[in-house]
Amino acid sequence: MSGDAQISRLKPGRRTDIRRENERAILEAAEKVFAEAGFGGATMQLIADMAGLPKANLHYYFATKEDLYRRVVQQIFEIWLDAASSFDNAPGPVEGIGAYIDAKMDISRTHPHGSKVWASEVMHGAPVIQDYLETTLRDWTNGRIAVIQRWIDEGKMQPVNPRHLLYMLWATTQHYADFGHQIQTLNGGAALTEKQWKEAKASVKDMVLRGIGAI
Amino acid sequence: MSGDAQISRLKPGRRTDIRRENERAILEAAEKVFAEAGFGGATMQLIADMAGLPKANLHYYFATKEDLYRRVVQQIFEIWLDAASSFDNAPGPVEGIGAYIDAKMDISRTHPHGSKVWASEVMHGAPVIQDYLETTLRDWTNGRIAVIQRWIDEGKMQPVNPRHLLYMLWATTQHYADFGHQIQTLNGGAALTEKQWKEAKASVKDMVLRGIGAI
DNA sequence: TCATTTCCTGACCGTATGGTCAAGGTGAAG
DNA sequence: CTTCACCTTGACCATACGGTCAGGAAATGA
Repeated sequence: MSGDAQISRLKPGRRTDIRRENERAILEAAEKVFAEAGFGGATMQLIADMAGLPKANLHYYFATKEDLYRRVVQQIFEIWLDAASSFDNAPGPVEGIGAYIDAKMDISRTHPHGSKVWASEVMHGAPVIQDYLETTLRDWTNGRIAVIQRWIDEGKMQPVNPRHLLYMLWATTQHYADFGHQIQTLNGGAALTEKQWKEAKASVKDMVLRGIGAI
Repeated sequence: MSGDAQISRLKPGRRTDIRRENERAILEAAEKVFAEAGFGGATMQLIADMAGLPKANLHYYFATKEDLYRRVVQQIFEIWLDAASSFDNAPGPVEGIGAYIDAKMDISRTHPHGSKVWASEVMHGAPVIQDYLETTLRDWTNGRIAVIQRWIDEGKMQPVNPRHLLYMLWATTQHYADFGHQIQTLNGGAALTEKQWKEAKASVKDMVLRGIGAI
């Protein structure tokens, strides 16, 4: 566990704001702790400390550790679903997949903790979000596969397997969040600079779009 | 935690074999439990049960939980390093990178647990294998980057960024192990068949090799 | 001001976990 | 057979964890 400072908290203000602000601070702290320690390694005490609240106060807002964890996982999933909109209404793979890569790379940079929590959850057999995988994710996947297949039929890209293309997109973009520590170590210990992130995005887009024969 | 049966154990035999066989059974059980529950979620009791030994016996062979965990992580790392030999002595990217993808995809299929443990370790900031990242992995990476750059200079592939190509290779191949549960769910709940694995390998190789302009 | 709801928190509890230990079992060597 | 090093294990311990609770503080509305 890194010794990062605690999550910033705004002044309480009105009654409604107290709840919203505390839940936000707790979720932000929880996302970080769950990402860095895993579900089993995370402790409510650690999350409380990082959120700047007594542990008992966490249980006032979130009944159990599982409840809190579930909320964190749902959060990143919804962010990813939003990013997927860049996929639709695109005339072809260069725009659609290009925008999707951009969006997912941006999320890997801005929400690395959430990505790790999701990865950890799936690696452990998705005990709390299995239903999401079987419903929302499956439907979303089938929808995008249809879009990709249409692009293939229209001759806008090579006839690659759409499903494995999606896996490659997920794997490659999320790798920059999930394995960010490894990437940073191989970068001499320094986090990627703005310029390096641009280079990463450009490299991924270039290789993927050429790989599917879209450029 | 899935309710899988315990790890098989052979008869002890001679004195030397007792140690070897027990350590093997413990490591095999540990790899599975660490992968499915994470370091924090894994318990020595669970590993002991799966290995078919009393918990106290685990501490006879491995002093602490960390010791056991470290051995498991080292194991998968060495397997990956071995697979990297397919990279060398290749005349060009089609053979070298193609063989590397094949090898890593095979490992994702045969050692999914180890891959997950590694991913989990890196995601948590590599607390126990940081030195490997800074020495062995960095050297290995720089070596392969040089090989890729040579291929580029020889006109055998497009001038892509070698580093990001390696990240794409790692991400994509390991995704089939680390996110195997998600892939299985999207496959209707069934594990990939022999035929589907071949399709996966072919798809990955096809997209990557075309993506770097090697085919 | 007063009543009511919401929020806060120190102290506490039962449980589970990593690890220890001492006593006993077992194979190999002479 | 005897010896001895190696292996096995039930019982035990200190700690840490998730969760509870009662009583008090603070905000809201009349």
